[in-house]
Amino acid sequence: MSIQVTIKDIARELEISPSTVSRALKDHPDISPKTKKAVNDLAEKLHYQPNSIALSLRKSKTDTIGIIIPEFVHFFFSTVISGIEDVAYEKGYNVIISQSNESYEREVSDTRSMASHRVDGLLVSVSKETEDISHFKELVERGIPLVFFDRICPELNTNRVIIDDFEAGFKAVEHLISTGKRKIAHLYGDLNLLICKNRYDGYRAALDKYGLPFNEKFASYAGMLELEPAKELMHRLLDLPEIPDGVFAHNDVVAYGAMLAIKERGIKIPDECAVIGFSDWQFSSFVEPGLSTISQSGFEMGQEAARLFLDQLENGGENYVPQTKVIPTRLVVRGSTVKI
Amino acid sequence: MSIQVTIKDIARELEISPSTVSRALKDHPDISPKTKKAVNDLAEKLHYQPNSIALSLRKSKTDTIGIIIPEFVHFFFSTVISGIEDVAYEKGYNVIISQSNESYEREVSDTRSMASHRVDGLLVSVSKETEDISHFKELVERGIPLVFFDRICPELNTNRVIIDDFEAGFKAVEHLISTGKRKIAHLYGDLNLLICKNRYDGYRAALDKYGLPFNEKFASYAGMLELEPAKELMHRLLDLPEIPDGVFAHNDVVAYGAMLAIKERGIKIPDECAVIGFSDWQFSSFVEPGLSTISQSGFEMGQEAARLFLDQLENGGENYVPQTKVIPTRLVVRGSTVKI
DNA sequence: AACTTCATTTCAATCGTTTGCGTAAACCTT
DNA sequence: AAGGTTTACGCAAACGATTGAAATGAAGTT
Repeated sequence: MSIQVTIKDIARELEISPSTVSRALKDHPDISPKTKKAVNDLAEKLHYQPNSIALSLRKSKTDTIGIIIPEFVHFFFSTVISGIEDVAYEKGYNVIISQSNESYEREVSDTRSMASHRVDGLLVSVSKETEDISHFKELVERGIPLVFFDRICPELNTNRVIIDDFEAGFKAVEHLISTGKRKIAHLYGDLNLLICKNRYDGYRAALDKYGLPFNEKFASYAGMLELEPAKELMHRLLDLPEIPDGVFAHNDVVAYGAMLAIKERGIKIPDECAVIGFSDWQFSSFVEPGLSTISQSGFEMGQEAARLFLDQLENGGENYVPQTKVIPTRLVVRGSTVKI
Repeated sequence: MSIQVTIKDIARELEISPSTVSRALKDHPDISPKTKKAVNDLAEKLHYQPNSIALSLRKSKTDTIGIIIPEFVHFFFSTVISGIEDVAYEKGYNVIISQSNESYEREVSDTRSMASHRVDGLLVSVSKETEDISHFKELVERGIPLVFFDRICPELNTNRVIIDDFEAGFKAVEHLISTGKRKIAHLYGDLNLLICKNRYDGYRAALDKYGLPFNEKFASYAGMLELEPAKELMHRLLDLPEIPDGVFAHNDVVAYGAMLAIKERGIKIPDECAVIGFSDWQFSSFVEPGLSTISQSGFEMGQEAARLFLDQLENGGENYVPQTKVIPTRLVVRGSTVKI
């Protein structure tokens, strides 16, 4: 029971040279049919499997894609990974995944670790803390393909896959307005994340377009994925002399936190106060009333990111022009904004 | 801007041999302090990073753990991965993840791919289709560390991390009985998965212990993670002349499907029919009424699996004795079984 | 002056695979 | 029969790092 059959083992057994075995296995024309058969038969018999480490060393290519996401426990990112895997797997690529846990330090060390493990490139969604981007710049300068998805680095001219957060935020607020709401609050996330900033700007733009005043007490930072703080925050908004009749939350968890507070006050959803979230988490159709939201396909985003990556890997060079793909979003209307 | 600084580059620059550089970098006593300083300074300046591919080839060790799970989009498995990462990362290990998508074929090809990529070992939760386990047996025979978590292969004597599904199932049903329920249905998953079988057996055992008859119409296959089929199935149970007053579902998604059907019939939860699920998904505290369930810590399971793996890697040998760790579960009582 | 001893460094093989180049033997040519 | 092709294979270097053994040279000993 050999631990690991190599080309040399086959060569020794057949009393030929390793080079011949190598060529035989790849059906090289220089090798006689007889030898080829002998080699292939023995390889099969011994369950020969090429050592991909040796191959990687030889070819300076690992056929591995590194992925860095903020968190696994995040419905959206889970689906993105599935999308990446879907494309990568088919093309014979493996995938290494790390989560930064929204920590800048961890993101830097993950990036370096992956680079030193010689991934062929990285697919990244940056952490909420990230401001200094020299760890990514380094990769770009070294010519390592880098694709950002969802949470991008606008400073870096790389391939990107995003959604139009501005338009989506606009759409969400416009929907609230279309149901007659006039005092719309926005619970936003970390504004140094472009996605949050853009949703915020979309909110402001929608108010502007429909001539609604911007009330700064109605726009508050609600954290990223925490339920309780969002609920507390909503309670404080409901303590105001004039309370909102609509809430646009930057994600569904925060939206649900807001819903809880509203319900605890006995305020009717959607009549007295409507709520819309973002991302269409799995639970959003489960809660009551169903949470209206903006749906974004993580699977598609992952697929597209992987495709851009492979494109760069194949065609990348001096004058490669990175692209930015925009995945369409869709307004999903449920009971939290419209009575059913 | 060299694409990649190697030991040879440093050697050439300093006009010394690569071996000296290698030893200098590892603080080998043979090397003079002067040379060491020169080497380390230059290495720092050039951002030298050892090529881990070359190291892997030399040492036949990749410092990489392969993980195969059924699905990413699964709250429990997401948390398991976080747990594995937590331990692995700290010990300098990388992690490669694949999802089998519950497909046997995919599982086999993932396993082989990881083996040929020379992971140091595998952490696996088997797919629901898996019956033939020769792909795992092969690994064991080759001496490659293999740890199963949650969904194990009972035929293989490997390290394992599980929960006591029998006891948990028993506990869930006992809880229903303790609230006065007497006609308890069970919506189970694929019974060739040991976890599902054990939960089923726990259900039967609890009925037995409390002298309740087993009604085979009340025990039905409900699929794995599909909401609609579960709802449909529950509707059929509610069409029976005598309907259940309690439902134990093998996971929370199925439980919620059942809840939907019950609500659609206008049957009161929990008074007329109580529901309990399994796993404590994130949404389970969001739905109304809150879903009672069995909570299992995926994070702990992942940590434990990674620890067992590392233990085997360090101490594994001829007479290594694999262990089976059991992660405790907890009954979480919410509104779906007890009026609040 | 010849011999040890020691510190420091280089040589060469190794991990498994690929590949440009060289070459022996066999097979045509005319 | 001498030269030219073709066929089928082996040699050796390479990818980057490590490591046992050999080499170098200076200092110390007798």
